[in-house]
Amino acid sequence: MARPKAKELTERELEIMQVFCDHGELTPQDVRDRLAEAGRDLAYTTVATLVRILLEKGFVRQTTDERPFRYEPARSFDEVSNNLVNDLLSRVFGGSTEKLLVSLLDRKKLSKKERETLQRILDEQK
Amino acid sequence: MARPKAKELTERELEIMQVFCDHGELTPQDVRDRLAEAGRDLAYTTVATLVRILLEKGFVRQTTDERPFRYEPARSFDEVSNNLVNDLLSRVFGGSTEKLLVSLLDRKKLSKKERETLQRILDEQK
DNA sequence: TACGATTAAATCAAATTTGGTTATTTAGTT
DNA sequence: AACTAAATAACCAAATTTGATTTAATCGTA
Repeated sequence: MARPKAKELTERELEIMQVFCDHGELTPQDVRDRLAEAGRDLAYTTVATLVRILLEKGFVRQTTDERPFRYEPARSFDEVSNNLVNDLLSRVFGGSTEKLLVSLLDRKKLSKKERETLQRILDEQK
Repeated sequence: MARPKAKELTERELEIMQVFCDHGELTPQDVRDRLAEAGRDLAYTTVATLVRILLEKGFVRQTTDERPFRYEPARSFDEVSNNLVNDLLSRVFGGSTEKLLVSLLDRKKLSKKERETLQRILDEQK
């Protein structure tokens, strides 16, 4: 029986997507360098392959037809992260945002800044 | 080059762990039946294998030496879900709870009940 | 201008381990 | 012996990685 394809970005795909979201338009070589700086030392061909996969999945778009090809994000980081959060919500919390929120708030004392941020958002929703 | 091992419970492992957390002590056949009720119809051997994997990883413990073997959770659902949330936090939000909170709260208007729950927890942290 | 050499980048093919699944074999019980 | 449950072996696709090969671009020379 075949193993199901990941519904969301895999770990390595996400790392590369984050580089694009942080920097905008990049060549695969640029991406490779950024990853290396962040401690993930991959061969150029590895990165180029993963960028192509992201292209095929519609997460990045190609901006030039000349070499070196350049790519930029086709989806915002918000969209990407929201999908991943949704995935967690459905798998772990049965879709309940409240359960996740309670889980977050119950396990660690929030910093003053965090409490203020949360309070502000709560106030905005009244 | 090898495909890396999942850092946390895989999707199928999590489903089975959730059955144990919901019901307590179970045989693999029990688990299979519960999963089938929930729409995941797997062969007995599939479920038994995954239960064994959970045992080896320390998520369940065996409670009997006679057949049919019975198992119960060795970790709470809170612990399991916290690990998965931590994984998401580090992969997607650089470890920042605040970023996840903002992401959650920005995308959907909370119900009155949800706001009250959050407000209460906030107040308890002052 | 044309052609060959060189270099950089893209593409392709393959290797390896994992996750998911299940039939088959083994072991235990009646 | 028959039946049930556990353990094992095997299959398949996915994820990750990268070297080999191909392609494209550029440069130097005639």
